[in-house]
Amino acid sequence: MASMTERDWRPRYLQVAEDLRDQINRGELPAGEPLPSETVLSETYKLSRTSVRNAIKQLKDWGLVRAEQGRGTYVRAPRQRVRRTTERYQWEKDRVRLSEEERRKTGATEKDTGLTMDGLTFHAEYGTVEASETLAATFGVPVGTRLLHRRYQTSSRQENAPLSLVYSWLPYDLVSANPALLSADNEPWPGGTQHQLYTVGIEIDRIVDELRARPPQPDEAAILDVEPGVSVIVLRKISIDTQGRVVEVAENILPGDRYELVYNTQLERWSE
Amino acid sequence: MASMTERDWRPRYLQVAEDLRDQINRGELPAGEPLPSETVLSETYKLSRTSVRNAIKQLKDWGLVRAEQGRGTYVRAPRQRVRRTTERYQWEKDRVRLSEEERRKTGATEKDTGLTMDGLTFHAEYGTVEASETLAATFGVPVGTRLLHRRYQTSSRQENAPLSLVYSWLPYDLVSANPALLSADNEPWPGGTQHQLYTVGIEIDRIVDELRARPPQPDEAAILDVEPGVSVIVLRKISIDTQGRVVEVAENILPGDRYELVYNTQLERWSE
DNA sequence: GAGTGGTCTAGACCACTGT
DNA sequence: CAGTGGTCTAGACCACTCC
Repeated sequence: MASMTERDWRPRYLQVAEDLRDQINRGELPAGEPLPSETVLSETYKLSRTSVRNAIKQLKDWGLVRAEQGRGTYVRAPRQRVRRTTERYQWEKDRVRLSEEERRKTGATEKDTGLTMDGLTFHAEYGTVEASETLAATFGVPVGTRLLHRRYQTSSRQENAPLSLVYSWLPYDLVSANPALLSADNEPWPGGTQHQLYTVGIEIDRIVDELRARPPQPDEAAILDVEPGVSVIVLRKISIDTQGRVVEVAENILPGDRYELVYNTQLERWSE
Repeated sequence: MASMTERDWRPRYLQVAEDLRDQINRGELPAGEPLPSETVLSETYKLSRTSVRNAIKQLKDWGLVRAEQGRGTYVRAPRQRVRRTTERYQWEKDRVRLSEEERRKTGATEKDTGLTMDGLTFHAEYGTVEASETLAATFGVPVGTRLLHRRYQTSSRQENAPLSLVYSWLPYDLVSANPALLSADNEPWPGGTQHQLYTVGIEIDRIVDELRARPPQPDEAAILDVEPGVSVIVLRKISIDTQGRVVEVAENILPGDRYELVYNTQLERWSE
């Protein structure tokens, strides 16, 4: 605010945006607090409302504030953070051969978040699709092969926005041996996908994670409750069984402002 | 375009943005081609220029177009994609004990991109800093401990935007045993950081990657040449030596529209 | 009903790019 | 030079929230 009067070649709206950004970073505008209204800001900065709105748009793009119709514009509070590690996969595998009672106790999301089963809601949809070109390529099957397609949403009860959005594909002929796997009625399945595959005689040998980041699609932004302008992480998880077959492809859409993924790489020792 | 005349409750600018998005996806507006100018668009859609600009802002946020002052707004061409796998780390370690001549042949970035050394430019800056709270915590040293701080930029010569931006920290006392490690003049160092550490008697045992995604900071957006509104992946790489010490922390800022990270997890077999 | 953010208009001047 | 996108103004009406 202090140096706002000095000459500056940058556009005014950017100066305002950076000024407000600095106020947020310094804690003068604490998380959860509303910004001054647009009319107030246009008076204090002596700018048109359009320019002030332009500045606020910047802050939204930086993921610093969120606007609520008819209420105000608020400094974003850091949301429930989720740390997802690779040990998760081995942990899931270890649980596969436990009793149903033990498997029922906790799921993988609880492990990541530290929340209990009660704090989470779960939604699943099942259907069948024909393999697209990219899916056929990863599965190593002809285009058009029948796949079981599933869609999951896991939410924290405290914040009703989903923690993640998952699309999963499985070769239909592989899983149809167990009819219980073909209906969403049995979700959440104790022990998860690795146990589901175990019931048709499949053991997962390794998992490949492919990671990308991009701005959210409009529909994803709505479902995951992220500002357009906050990133999503796309985690494409490819499960390969002990016979080398690709048995599941899952695409996890994770809000970038709440997920942290951790991967551990063990290197071979020098033998000397 | 066809259904634009029908009644629609969504804002006009969004309808325009989605219409143009669909034209791009259908290939009617091919990559590299300019959009109609803002004045032309405002005439064809019978909207004010402000609203048309609003629509174009959306397309920028979706990462679909880029505006160039005084020239036009162009459909973004897909950029050189980089696939970075974890094998990279073992590959780096295997090279450490080769001869300098062999190490000089290729660097890690060439491995990722498939480009030759000639197609890449490299820039490094060295300095010293005192450990911040978070850095001190990861290194397990007192706040204020002297660290060697380095900043790297690797660019493809074809597209002059950097492929990545790297900040690296090393405990100063650990590397000062070899004075050659304290100056940027010796970069690019054949064999990279793992070999640099080898010269002071350090063997890397494991590497932890922490991944996040977020919108780019204004300065990062300029350096990496990404539209504000295209995501960056933040890869925090923590190297741990055979004695369990954290010997390097590196933060890689990767443009989300060109990087794909791959992690492989091997699971233990069931012994039956 | 008063106040908020969301959309939209019709103008203006500017810096930059091409010729 | 004409044409492009970037900034900015001073208004307007709307949907929404809260009292």
